[in-house]
Formats: sequence, structure tokens, C-alpha cells
Amino acid sequence: MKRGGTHDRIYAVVRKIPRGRVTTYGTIARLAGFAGQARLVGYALSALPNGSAVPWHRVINAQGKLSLEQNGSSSGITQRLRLESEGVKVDAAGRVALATFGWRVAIGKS
DNA sequence: CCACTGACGAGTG
DNA sequence: GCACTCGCCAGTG
Repeated sequence: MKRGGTHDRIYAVVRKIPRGRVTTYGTIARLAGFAGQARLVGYALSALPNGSAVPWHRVINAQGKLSLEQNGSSSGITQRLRLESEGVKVDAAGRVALATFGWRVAIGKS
């Protein structure tokens, strides 16, 4: 059944992100079928209730930075702690090395 | 229904 | 690297 919503589709993709890995909003939007609508991903995550099974903390912006911390949101601290807890290194400016921790999906083929 | 806001991305100066 | 603009969509009052 279709959940009539764009959010559920996005959550499904976010939940596929492996532990210790991060992804950008644009990538998720693309995988969810909403290419070019990175904003939707952000809006969907913003609607997430506290304690949801969605690893929203593994989602960062294309600049490799934590959008939450960039915006000065108090939740940014939680995201940072959770990422470091998984082994993801976060820069003092809230930046993550996408080249190292970026979620590489379907890339091992050449 | 209208107006405003908001976890983005890419382009421009 | 920073500031500003446009596009796109959902939620709220």
C-alpha cells in the first residue's frame, strides 16, 4: 500500500544508510525518486518525531556539513555525537569527509 | 485559500 | 569561502 506521502518514501531510503556512513540530502532525494528535490528530504526529516527508527543523523548537506549545526539548531549536537559514536569524524566546523564516510551505494562495480 | 517558513542544491558575483 | 537568488514541495496559522 502506498503511503501517500513523500515522507515515507524518504524515510525508507534513510533507513538503508549503513552505520558509520553519511549521505547528502540530494542523494537521498535521488534514491527515493525525488531527484532535485533535496529540500523535501530536509522537510521530511524535520517532521520526524523524536525516537523514530530513522537514522536522520546520517543525513548531511552536499557541503559535507551538518545542516542542523550550521543552522544553530540544538539538535545539531545530538547529530554530531551520534555520528562520532558510529566512528564518523566530524570537523570542528561540523564538517564530515564525504570522501571517507560518504555512503557509496552501488559503486563497487566497474 | 493565501502567506510564510523551512534539516537543500546549484549558480552567480 | 561568503552572500544572494531561484526552483521545488509540505506543514502551519
